[in-house]
Amino acid sequence: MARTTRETILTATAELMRVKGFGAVAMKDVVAASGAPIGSLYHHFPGGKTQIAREALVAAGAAYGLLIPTLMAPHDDLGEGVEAVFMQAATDMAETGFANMCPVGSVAAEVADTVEELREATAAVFTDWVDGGTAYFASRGLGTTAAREVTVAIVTALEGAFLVARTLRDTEPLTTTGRVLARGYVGVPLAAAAESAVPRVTTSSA
Amino acid sequence: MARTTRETILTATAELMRVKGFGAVAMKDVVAASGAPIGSLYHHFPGGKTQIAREALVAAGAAYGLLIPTLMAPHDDLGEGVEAVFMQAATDMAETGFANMCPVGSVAAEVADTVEELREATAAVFTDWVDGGTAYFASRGLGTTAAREVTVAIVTALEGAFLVARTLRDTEPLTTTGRVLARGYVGVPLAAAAESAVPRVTTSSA
DNA sequence: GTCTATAAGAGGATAGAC
DNA sequence: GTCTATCCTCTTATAGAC
Repeated sequence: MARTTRETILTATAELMRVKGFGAVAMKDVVAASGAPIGSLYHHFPGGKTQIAREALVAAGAAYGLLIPTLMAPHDDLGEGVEAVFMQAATDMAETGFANMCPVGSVAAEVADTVEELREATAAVFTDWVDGGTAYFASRGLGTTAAREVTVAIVTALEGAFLVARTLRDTEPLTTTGRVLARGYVGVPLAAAAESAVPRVTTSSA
Repeated sequence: MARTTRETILTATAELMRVKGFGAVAMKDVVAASGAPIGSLYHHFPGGKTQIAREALVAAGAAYGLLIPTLMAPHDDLGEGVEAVFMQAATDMAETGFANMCPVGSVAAEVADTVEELREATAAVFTDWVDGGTAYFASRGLGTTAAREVTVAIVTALEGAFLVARTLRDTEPLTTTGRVLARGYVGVPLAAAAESAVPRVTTSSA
């Protein structure tokens, strides 16, 4: 894979963005990682760094969209399947030393309010993931509304759990989120709210 | 609030990071936003940009930790409370034009594999949120394990839903994730997996 | 403790030979 | 289509007067 110069540049950039995000990747890094000289980068991608990032995100996003259907396939209970998806994510993350798995989520967080072209690209990837998951769950008998809802929840919760797990270097956020998302908490009673239970603000007047 | 020069610098930096993240905020921006000259920044924070960001994140994180207990207080059913938290988040986000709400999550995504000092700072904030939420739910009658699990799930799902909502400029990820998280999906049956339902990879050979 | 001027380097992008 | 040399801007950080 990655035969042409173009493809080599894109896969090298996706890999760099997976680790360092968008802003922290320099064109110099792409030159070093891809082996292509700087002139070739601008020859193939006249839009510069932003265009390279955009195309790399779209290609990486398409590959990751297959993951949820693949992991759900062996299960015939939605709750079990959801939990299995998060468990697999936890295992993968621990095995790779809590490195980032996919560049889309972290780059999305970085560019949502700053680089409109890349916000649109990451938005398109999220939309494709939701549409693909919705079609998959619908094919397995869920109504369109339910299929879409569960897909949205899996995508958002997975992105958030990845972020917290990566930050804490701990799989608990993934395993726990998967379990809670599968089970839900409707009908669990809470005692009357106690004022004293609200934690105090720790002001940093150091 | 923010009387001293130190505090002015920290609040200005937190506000800048909320919008632009860490890397895209230049010291020049902090100078402009805080009114303090560059020399004062390095006088009060010898550790430079990273130290300023670290202290700003800790201070901002402490304030946001109060949000979950505050929003949960009126509810005596856990599922209802969870849904209310996400609904409130959706309302706030729409009212502010889908701007980022809190700098912690987006900066965490940016620095987790690159700036160890800030990874530790964001990890400490997440840990405080979970500990605070666990104590709160325990005070409302949940067992310690259940209290911790539901807090972890709320924090991770909320961060992920914020990210996707901000990227799509749409509240659906927040409202839907809240609803699904509250309800859960255990026991929902799935039909046999159909191979054809797996979406194809869209290669960007444009 | 406040502020200005400047150093030293890294950033993205381009021109133009081959 | 490949590759090198270079431009100009912007970055963080420091020195040192006040």
